[in-house]
Amino acid sequence: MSEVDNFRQRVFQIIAAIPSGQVTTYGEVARMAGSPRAARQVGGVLKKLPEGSTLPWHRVVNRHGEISLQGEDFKRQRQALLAEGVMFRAGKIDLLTFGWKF
DNA sequence: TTACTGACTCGGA
DNA sequence: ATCCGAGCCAGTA
Repeated sequence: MSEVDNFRQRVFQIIAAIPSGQVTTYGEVARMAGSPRAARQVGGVLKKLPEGSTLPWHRVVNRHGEISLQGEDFKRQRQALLAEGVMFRAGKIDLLTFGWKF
């Protein structure tokens, strides 16, 4: 398979371009990657990220503006977002920072 | 090769 | 707003 058709490579590239302090959804990343129904696979890709990756995976949340991770991973993602100034209200991301697009 | 998985989403109730 | 069932599809085994 060629580089441009590699879904994982596209996902990396798209997420790497999300500005600090802003977030997007799995579905939006999937759409931008050219596979609108592959939202689950975006999560699947992120789950397999190498330890030392600098990819801002924490800037990707579900369509409700909530963190989909559980337990310690949930805490780490929330902490990373708070550190960037992302605002939460009742466990959901404030509409101001939700909905980033190119 | 086939079978199963699931950091999701949509539509309906 | 919440809950649930069904569909999706790139990885993985």
